[in-house]
Amino acid sequence: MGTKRVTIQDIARKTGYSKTAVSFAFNCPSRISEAAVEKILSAAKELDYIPDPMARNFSLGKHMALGFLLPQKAGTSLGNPYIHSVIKGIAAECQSKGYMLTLIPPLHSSVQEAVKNATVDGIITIGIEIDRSLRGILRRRGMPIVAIDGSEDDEAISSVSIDDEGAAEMQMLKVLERGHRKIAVITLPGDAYSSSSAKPGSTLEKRKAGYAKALKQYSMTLSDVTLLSSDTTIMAGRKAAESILSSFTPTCFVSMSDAVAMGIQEVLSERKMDDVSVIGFDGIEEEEYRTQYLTTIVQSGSEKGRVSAQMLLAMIEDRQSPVMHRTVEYSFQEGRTLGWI
Amino acid sequence: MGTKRVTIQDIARKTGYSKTAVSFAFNCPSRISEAAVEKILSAAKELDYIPDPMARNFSLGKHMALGFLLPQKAGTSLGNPYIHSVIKGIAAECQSKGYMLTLIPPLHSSVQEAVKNATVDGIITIGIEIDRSLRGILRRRGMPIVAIDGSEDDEAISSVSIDDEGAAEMQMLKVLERGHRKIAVITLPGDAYSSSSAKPGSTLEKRKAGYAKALKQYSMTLSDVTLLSSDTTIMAGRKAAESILSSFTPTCFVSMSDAVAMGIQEVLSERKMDDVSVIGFDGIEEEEYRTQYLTTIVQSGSEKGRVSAQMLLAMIEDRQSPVMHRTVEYSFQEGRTLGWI
DNA sequence: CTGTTAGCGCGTTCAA
DNA sequence: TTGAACGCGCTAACAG
Repeated sequence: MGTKRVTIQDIARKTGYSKTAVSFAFNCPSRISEAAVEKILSAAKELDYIPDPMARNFSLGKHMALGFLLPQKAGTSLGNPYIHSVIKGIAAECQSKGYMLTLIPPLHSSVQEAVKNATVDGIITIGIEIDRSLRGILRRRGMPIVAIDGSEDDEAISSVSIDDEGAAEMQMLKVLERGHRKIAVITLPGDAYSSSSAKPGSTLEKRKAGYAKALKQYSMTLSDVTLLSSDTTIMAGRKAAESILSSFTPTCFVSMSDAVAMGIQEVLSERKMDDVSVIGFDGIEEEEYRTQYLTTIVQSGSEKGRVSAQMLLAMIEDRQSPVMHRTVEYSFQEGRTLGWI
Repeated sequence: MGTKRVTIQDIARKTGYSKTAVSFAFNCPSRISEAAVEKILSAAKELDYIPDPMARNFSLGKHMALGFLLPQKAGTSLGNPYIHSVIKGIAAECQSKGYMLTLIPPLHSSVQEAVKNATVDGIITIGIEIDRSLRGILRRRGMPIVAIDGSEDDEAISSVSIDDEGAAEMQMLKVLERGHRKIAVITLPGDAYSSSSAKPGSTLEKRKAGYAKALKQYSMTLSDVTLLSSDTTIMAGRKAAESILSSFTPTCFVSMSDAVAMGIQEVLSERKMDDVSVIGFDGIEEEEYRTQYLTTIVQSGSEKGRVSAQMLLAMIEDRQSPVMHRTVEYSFQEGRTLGWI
């Protein structure tokens, strides 16, 4: 029952050696005699000694954990398959480097508070704008950060993204190539996963630029398509679809996220509108559910996760932090939801 | 640049008060004069002071984090939609209680090592057997644990599960009711998500008992169906399907997991064997991908997660740990993969 | 080379 | 309102 925790002191007392010797026996055996090491280790085993990881980390000034900042409330964030696959990538990298992965939900709805209290060595964000106040907190805590889908123009914060303009252009071209002209575009909200106004250089603006480029090749402009913004959940996608369909029937929905595309697809399916096409954006990983169903632009979430974790771990270990902006590949994935006119 | 972290000492020096006073100003303002509180807080703001959460936690002997032990390598665990929904439930509960959720991958392939080093206040496991050595580590660390899908007969470890026997009986009855008699059952591996031999009282055995009960009502026994065990991944499900189909063609596959059922469904779909039925087990949450597709027995993963997190938090806060075994509901979910004969 | 002493890190809290 | 001790492991500096 209430047996007190065994500490390094207990081992020291039991063996007659000092705390230092015990510590060395574990971390730097060559520093003391073999005989001493042996005695100490066997005593430790006998007493069932486990070094307290918190005390150890405190001493070393490390946590052995990366933090992933959930951009929305926990359920919503984790319900987003794109975010889910990002987490998979981060987790895989963490595992191989012996780190834990700590999911950080907003604390009392405040991301700032959450970051102030997070016991991690570094933070990965996704799709949120990192404002002055958050930057201040990170700086004061000396906490490195990598922003997935962050701005490539940011001079202070490293990012991992795709070529959003190119990817969006590809997406729209696929739609146009197949003859669609009555197009409804469901965009991301102003700030991808949180609420904020659209900024130049944002993912949203880059994608729009890509769409414009594609449309131009068909002598069209953004004003020839219907634009509607939506949160990135299946439910929000359903609402967006219903909203669009109440005023007109496009031949194709172009969505900036798969979650939304799923919601749209559900509505179309329920209304037996199988002739209306849908193309998504994000893609999901092999092991996920229902791989090949949705036609979409795949940006490997898990690769973004992996790459960002690698960058973050390098920043943590190297101490120096050259700000880098890396991109990962994207591709078109044929499914069953984008037809020809 | 290299401005050293601001500590409680700095505030004390700057204001002329003691560390103690500063600490009280933050945590227990009524202990000191209002004037002091005000001076201290304003000085703290001026110096941009953020209390170091690790030092704070170390002092308090808390972590403010729950740990979720990944039963397999990170990618595989997180790729399993059932596990994913469990994590969602845990995360939601953590968020509401101001805790973080730390995913703990096996360290150097060792769960024991991972648990030794985990900086969390308690641990939730899923589908793994908690052996003597692991119990020893948990005890020595004074770390409470809740085992999802753990044994209800365990006198030392609290668990959250469903009535596996009843659920399996329901699953098989649905199949039999619809006229299926040539049945292939794909079971869980011996230990749900790790490798170990089947034990009486295990999920596997309970489910088998449920199947037997259902079959008996149709004057059949387990030896009238084909049994094959498989890991709980989509890929393993594909392999299982191919293996079964190489020797005979059942009218229905009964799977103990949705991941496996998905793999089976993919193979059937590729081979245009649309007349062969599949029923899964686990179910997925609303916000997930492709909700209504697979016919399955739904055990709410997120509810298991929520309940287990609640139990764990109670154990952490109450200090006392009455071992409890709770069950959550299950239900049949009609999809499009279970036909009539 | 082996081992120890002493102090650190930082916020909390007991005794005064 | 405060000085000092505490939690626990790490490590610089030093002595034998």
